[in-house]
Amino acid sequence: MSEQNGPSEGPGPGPGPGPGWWPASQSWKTNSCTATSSSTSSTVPDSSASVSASCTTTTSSLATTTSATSSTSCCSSTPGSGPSGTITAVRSSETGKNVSVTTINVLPNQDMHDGKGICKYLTGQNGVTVSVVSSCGSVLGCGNANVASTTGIGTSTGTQSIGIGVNVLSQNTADDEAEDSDVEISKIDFRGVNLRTKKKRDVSGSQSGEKIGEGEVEDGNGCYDGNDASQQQPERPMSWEGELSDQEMSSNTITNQDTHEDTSMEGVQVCGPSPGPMEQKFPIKPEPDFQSNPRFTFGSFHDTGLPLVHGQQIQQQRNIENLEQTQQNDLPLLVGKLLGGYNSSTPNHSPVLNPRHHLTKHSHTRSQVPSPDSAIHSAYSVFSSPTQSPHAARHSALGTGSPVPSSSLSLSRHSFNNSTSSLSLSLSHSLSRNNSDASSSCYSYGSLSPPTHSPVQQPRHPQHHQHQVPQGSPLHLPATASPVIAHHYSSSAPGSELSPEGHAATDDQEDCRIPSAPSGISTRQQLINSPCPICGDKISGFHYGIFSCESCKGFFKRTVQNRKNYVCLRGAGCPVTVATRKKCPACRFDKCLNMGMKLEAIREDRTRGGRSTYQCTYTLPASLVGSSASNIANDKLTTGGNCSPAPAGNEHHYPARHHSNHSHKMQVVPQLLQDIMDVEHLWHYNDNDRMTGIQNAGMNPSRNNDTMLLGVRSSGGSGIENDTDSSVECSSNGTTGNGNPSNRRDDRSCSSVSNAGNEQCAASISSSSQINNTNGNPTQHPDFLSNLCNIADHRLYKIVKWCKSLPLFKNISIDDQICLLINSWCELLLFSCCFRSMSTPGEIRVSLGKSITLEQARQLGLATCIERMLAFTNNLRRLRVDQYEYVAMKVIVLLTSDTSELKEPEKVRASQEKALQALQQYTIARYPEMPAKFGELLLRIPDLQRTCQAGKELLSAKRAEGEGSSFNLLMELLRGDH
DNA sequence: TTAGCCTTGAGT
DNA sequence: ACTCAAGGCTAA
Repeated sequence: MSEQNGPSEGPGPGPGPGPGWWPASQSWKTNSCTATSSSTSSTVPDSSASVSASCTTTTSSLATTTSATSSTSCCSSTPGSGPSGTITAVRSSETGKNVSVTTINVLPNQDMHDGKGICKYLTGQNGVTVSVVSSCGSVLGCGNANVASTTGIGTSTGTQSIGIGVNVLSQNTADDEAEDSDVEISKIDFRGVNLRTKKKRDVSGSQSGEKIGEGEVEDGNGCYDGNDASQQQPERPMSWEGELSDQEMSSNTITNQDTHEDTSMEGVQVCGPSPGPMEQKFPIKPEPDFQSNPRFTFGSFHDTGLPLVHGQQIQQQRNIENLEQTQQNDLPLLVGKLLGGYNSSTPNHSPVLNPRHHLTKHSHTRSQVPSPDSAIHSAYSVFSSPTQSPHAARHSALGTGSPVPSSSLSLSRHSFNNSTSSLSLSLSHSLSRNNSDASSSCYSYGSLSPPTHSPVQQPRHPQHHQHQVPQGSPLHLPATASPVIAHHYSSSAPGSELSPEGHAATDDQEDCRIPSAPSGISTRQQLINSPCPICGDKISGFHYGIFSCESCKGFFKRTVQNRKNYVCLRGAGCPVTVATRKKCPACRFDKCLNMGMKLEAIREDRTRGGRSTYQCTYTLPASLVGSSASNIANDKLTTGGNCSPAPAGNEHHYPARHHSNHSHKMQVVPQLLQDIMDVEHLWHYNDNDRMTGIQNAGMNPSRNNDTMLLGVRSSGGSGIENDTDSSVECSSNGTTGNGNPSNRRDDRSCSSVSNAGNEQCAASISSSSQINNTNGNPTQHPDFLSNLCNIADHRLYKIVKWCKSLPLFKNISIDDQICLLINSWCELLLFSCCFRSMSTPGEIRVSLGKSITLEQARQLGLATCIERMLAFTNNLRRLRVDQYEYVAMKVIVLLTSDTSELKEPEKVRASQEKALQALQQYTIARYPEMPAKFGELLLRIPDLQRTCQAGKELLSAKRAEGEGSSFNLLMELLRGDH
């Protein structure tokens, strides 16, 4: 069925508030992306760039699409080139039809204005113009995007669709244009695609609206709804669990090389339709589909018949040429897009909206839609401008008028695709909307009990809540009662893993399925027969991630939907039982969360029916599988049990999310710092990122040495960030339990494509390096560029995601966010790299367990950079920088406001000051024996900047010298998290 | 506001 | 057709 929803219908609440609708410690009332429309045409100078969305008709047309792509070269503009040097629709030599570089495949019969696609023409702060074609529709739902009318350029329906993309152009633009573009950037809202058809609803009903802001005082039990006070007190950390849906992401991405219809990949999704009054007023959570799926596909320019994924058939020489072109700093653009996309607070004036349901029901069916592997597509070129110092970079954007900010990570996939090279790259990263990027929804309850025990739902913080649990409840076994496994249970289809009949999980689910229940009684039945883990009442079913009673289900729903922010004036710890559950909603809600209820399970758009689409991966380190319940409890503490598992092996670095007044640690860790920590996982690759990528790349995770590049040896140590463990991943790639086998296949295919940018990058880069040894310049390897792209793409996306969730960052305007990120990305990456190298003196841990010593660096000509990094790392080690300090420093670095282009420098400065205060407070409290630690930490920042400068210079030099291998290594550094 | 029941709709 | 987990409704 096709969606009849027009723009007015709103994608539902779609406009999710920002990066997380559960605004991390900011405000419950996040801005929602509003407005839909505004024709971009007004903002698109024809002379500057053109964005054309070509629409193909469904799948079959894709073939033609591909052919068309080969012929086109676009984005010929070079830095400094004027507006004229922009992309415009070009003609396919083969078809004679207009082919636009920036195109997106959308399905026919849909106009851009219906919210299914949009073209954006953006001008970055650096005068860089980005033309973005966005289509929320993606493969499934987009219709014919009549972009031409929108952009005033390009082609319209007659154009052959050539993948998607965003043209990233560097060019000088007039200030006014830049402003307009900036506005446009701010309007961009990357909206995911709704998995379910959302019927037109009038959400503006009185229900939520009236409740919002009531600020009612609860009963006299000491709890009150802090709704109004939500802005006065830290909010619950935003849950990123709904961030990216692999399914949705992948649904919009290439599913299969063979299924070319999927190659369309939707472009940047511009802010969805204007949310209904309710949504705007009470944005609940950014639509997981949407917010998590900023499906920006940049410049995915398919070459003829080239597989989108690997691009092995790319003309190597062209790649090199393109590489040069790519050095233009497109980062600002991409970042802007990313940021803008996340920022739902920015009004969306896009004429085109992305109703959530656009992708829902479609002829392409579910096999494409719910692919668990969200893919992100973005364009990038991974080059920094080496020649510029960090400081210079910080001011280069607008100040110099240079079209190319030299210090930015230039990410323009299109850059690789543009011109004649037609590098066909599929940017598909598997980015789950979950924190963990996992692909499956999993039950977070803990486990299996011996026959004599009921399954247990382990509280995340047993120490805090055990007393609340009805004693003797089978749900709360003694810690030693039985081996407990945190199960991954697909919420989408719980029964598939934990079927009522106790069916065994599929092979794919082998690791995460729940062991068989005692014969005769299905595990599910056992669970249902157990008391609600929250209040002890009768369980009515699986609600929001756990088995709970109807009342707790309703309570959780109300609390979330109405954005209640209860506060327990008794200091928390109130018992929550059937008799007392009404007494303290704060503690009840807290317990709901602790027991595993998931915020993202609450549908932003309140769509009814259907299967749950939220995903949650509760990942346990393999070491804990089969361990005792106490271990599980510990693990729950570390992972938070909230689908935001700490990076493998980082349990001790990522403390569980602390609810206020729960932990003694909170006395030491300022709330702000904790909030920052709570989103730190977004910075990292998770197991899903790693494993899927490795798998798809045909790599053996244990064979890091095989993938090590440039002789960089595998450290294998337990690093701070890049430790890999054999976490139990349930339903990786979304193969768990939901969907039929065929769907799974699609999902896998999709993920296979999507993950091409992860570990595969390393592998391919490594292979590139090997090629370098034999054939010369590795950059000529077909996979080289694409891998670099993937690396940078993924890395950048992670960073942006992280940034957007930072409590302090969210208050900053989009423009300034972009600016700050542009100015600090290098520092952030290097800092991350150095921090994780603290445990390996004399070595810099690059990625995937690979490390490089100074001696190796010398041989590679990277001594300068590595030496500085080692020195910086030594200082970190000497200062015993811990995780909190590390995350705080990153934020401080990010918020460095000494840049002239900030529009609201005071706000930035104020934010940084808060971070500084938090850090100071923490260091003083935590390390009283080191009174000068705070100052010393700050003194390291200049070192970091100098190191970055060295790195950039080196990068530039290596690139100029064509030393691909060295360049590879640097790219690995960029990659950061492995 | 709670909580039980109903409706919805994707997945099986 | 059925399951079941969403949201909605409404009496208490």
